[in-house]
Amino acid sequence: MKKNCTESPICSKCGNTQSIICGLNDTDKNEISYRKDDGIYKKGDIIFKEGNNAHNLFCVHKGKIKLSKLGKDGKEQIVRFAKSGDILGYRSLLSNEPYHATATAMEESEICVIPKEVFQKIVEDNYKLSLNLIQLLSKDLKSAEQHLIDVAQKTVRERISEALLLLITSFGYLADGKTINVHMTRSEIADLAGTTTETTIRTLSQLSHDGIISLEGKNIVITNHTELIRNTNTYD
Amino acid sequence: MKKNCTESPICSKCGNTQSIICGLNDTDKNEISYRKDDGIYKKGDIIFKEGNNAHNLFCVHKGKIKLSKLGKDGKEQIVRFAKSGDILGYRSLLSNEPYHATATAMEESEICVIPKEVFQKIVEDNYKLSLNLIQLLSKDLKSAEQHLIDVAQKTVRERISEALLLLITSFGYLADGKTINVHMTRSEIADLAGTTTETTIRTLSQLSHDGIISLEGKNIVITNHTELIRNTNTYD
DNA sequence: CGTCAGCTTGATTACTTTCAATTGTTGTGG
DNA sequence: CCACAACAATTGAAAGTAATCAAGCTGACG
Repeated sequence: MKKNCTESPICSKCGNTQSIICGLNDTDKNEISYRKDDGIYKKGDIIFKEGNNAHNLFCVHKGKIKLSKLGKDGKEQIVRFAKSGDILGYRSLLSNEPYHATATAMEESEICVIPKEVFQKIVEDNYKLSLNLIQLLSKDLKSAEQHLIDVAQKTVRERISEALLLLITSFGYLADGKTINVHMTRSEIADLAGTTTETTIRTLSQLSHDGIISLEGKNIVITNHTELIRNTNTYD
Repeated sequence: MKKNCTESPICSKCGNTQSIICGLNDTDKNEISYRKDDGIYKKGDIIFKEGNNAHNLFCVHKGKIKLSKLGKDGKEQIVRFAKSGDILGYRSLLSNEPYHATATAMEESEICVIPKEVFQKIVEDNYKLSLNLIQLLSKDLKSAEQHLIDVAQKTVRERISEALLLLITSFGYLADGKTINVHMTRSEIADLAGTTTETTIRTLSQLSHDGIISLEGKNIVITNHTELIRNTNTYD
């Protein structure tokens, strides 16, 4: 399932300006291109597992990934998502710790695999990159803390509304501009909102009944975005 | 409430080896010593407020600080603690954002105040420091994600047990080796565990009845640490 | 000695989970 | 293409958990 990367240096497809790796000099880019592998992961494939030793940096080329941790009684909690242009595993590599979460492909995904030592050497050589990493970490931390409050204090309806909005900001809409561009099972939405499958189903159908969303097969269509936001009971 | 710092360069008291700022060269240390102020904050004083523009780095010299965010309906959620040797506000300074939380002194505290531009200049000049910051951020993020799972999936009894353990790791014990070295109101413990004051009281007295803790005035004494851990229902 | 904040207890209410049962969907091998 | 197995979605009813509301209590302090 691996082939050499034929792309131009450093995943040109991976959102050129987005990716944190952009801004490297040519030597480093070539080093990465030379050393990396491309992996194709099918839906449901595990990219890395919580607790395993971290040997690689993953650069998402295409696809959707969920990051989850195991909680009480083995219940899954989705902590965040990654998509094209995002990098995974950098935190574990930087702090020399095992992967802190499990990464699972939500659909067929192309992911470049960059060996630990290559990444580490480049971070050491690139002061600018380390500043980018700091910004990235700050952002992740900020949203983790916000997520904490959401889960801690909100009702299920509020959390599910919040989860839908997170899906929108993470993956956007289809061409119609109102259908969320991702397929998740009810159970996965539950793992994101921190509730049960049954309650998720009931709440979604309630939101649908209230004209805020519309459930069309596997798709969730946002019919009243303003009201959805109001439902999260957040005042930023 | 401010006086010039008379201490040796860079808060020698602030846990010499602990503080992230250690390892700087003498020039930078002197720059900081010269530019910083010392502040004394009384119990309940606010050091900085969520949403305000970040102008300073705070280096805790002595005392205990709680970091909290406002949630739904203005309910407070404690996100973490800081104590002697910890630094506050660095994330906002690095990412040029407002303070993401409110810092409140839990008891009389001495805190050095280092202006933004001094900190920024030093970070720019010190590659090693930026790596330290990355590690710090990684650690914070890790615990934030763990906290998320705890709050999302655990019962109140488990969360309160968890909260007590966090107090122990944050502040330690008194000399007797079993009394938690911090005074918090029931309502603050509730804000930490993400529940209400009444439920906190009931749960604490239940834990006390079960012989796991003992409530002695304002103090909480851990009488059965093993059982307290078992109560968190965590398996690391 | 009164007051106020923090602490406690009880009763009621509301929200979610859990359990159980059914239906719908999808992918696979014959 | 059908039948079957496995997974996903749905619905109802019962049980549990924690929040809310209301009312005393307690102790520190001016």
